[in-house]
Amino acid sequence: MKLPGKTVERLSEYRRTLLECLNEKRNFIFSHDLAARLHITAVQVRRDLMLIGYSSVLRKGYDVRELIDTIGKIIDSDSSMNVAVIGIGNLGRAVAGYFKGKRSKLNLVASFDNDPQKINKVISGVKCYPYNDIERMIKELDIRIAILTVPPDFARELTEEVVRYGIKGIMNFTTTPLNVPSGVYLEEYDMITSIEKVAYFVKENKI
Amino acid sequence: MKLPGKTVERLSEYRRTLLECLNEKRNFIFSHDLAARLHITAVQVRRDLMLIGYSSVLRKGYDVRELIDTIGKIIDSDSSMNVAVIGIGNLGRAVAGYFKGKRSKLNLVASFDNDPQKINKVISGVKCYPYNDIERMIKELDIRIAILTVPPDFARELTEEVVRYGIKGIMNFTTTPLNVPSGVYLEEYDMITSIEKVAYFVKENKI
DNA sequence: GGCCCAATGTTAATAAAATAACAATGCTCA
DNA sequence: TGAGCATTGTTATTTTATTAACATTGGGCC
Repeated sequence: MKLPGKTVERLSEYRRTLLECLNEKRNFIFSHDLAARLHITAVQVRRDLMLIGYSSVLRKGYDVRELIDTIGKIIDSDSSMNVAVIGIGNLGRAVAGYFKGKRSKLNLVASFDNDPQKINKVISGVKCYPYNDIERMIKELDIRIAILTVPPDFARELTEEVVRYGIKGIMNFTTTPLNVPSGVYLEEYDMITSIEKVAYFVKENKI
Repeated sequence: MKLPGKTVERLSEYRRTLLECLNEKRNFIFSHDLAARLHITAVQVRRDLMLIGYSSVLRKGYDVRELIDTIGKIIDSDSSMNVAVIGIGNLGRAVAGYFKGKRSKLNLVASFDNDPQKINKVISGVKCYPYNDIERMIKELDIRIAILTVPPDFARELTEEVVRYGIKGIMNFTTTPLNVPSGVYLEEYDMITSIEKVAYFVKENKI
């Protein structure tokens, strides 16, 4: 099945919202209700769910638990997938924090940094290794995904390295644009760009 | 002028890349060269620049300095715009760090948090005030944009507050979806969603 | 000067995403 | 039971974004 990127993003959001519903002991939810929580339209929700072939048996909305499982079957891998954070500064710690207590198929299993203060310590719930150990640890822990939160100047070099050692997906949070060989999936996000975008639209609103 | 959101994002990226060119003493750059640095196509670059009405006088590529200025005229506001970070945990500090040393029309002028350890201290280059001071400081410092990096449970409440006090743009980095009245621009970004997307495409690539 | 050519600016075509329209389903309640 | 209705699943339309096509420009070089 080939899902649009935007749909994949929303599925992740649906699942998180549905997990919140479970906490609230809500076992069924209407498409318009789920949509409202995410500030999108009900049509969009239904369309996305159509794409993954889910359909509610009842007309009492979607079975929350069932839908969570269905989404999991689509976006999770069968077995769990191991992740590492490269660069455990403020941003790296923030990202690592998100993994704590989340039940997910994504396991954060290591972080890397070259600061002697950090090496071999457990930071934000994950052990930090020096860059020298990257090759060994990627192989030893079967790490598939790298989250890059290093200073911009190290980004390219480290990317080449982790790709060479078998990383198949990179989430790049640095301001350095990267390129990766085909077969490796790259997602990039730049905070400053988003913030400048906000500034632009604030300005255009004329205030 | 009404620019597509994606174009605005890219303009921000063009500018940063162009500033790097200046550092390298490169005063002219071809569209395909600029494109290559950002891993997009030259057509896209030219099209974006067309939309902002920029055209190179020479056929030796774009005048880097001139283009930086032109982009600035489009995406920056005339006077500088003040920004605050709300919640100065790991993520808040990471964001604050990006503002340091950046010459931009966006000024980070305050942060807010309720941790007594942080209040009234300068953290990541910006003074931290307690939540109680939000109203006063927004008005006193003429803060227009709020960057939300608080725990999810506080997000909604704080948003209502800052909107009431005159914030016109919100960058939401929490996992809580927000809604804002019209006239306020909201941009949301969720790291976990992006990372799950990476995991999905890694899985689909079949490895 | 005038031909060549690389690079641009613009219009046209395609692809992707969001929205709208609507038929079908099955629950509710008289 | 069956009409009414809320909600769904799906197809069609519109909007937005990207890519392709191409005419134009003006400098380099003989």
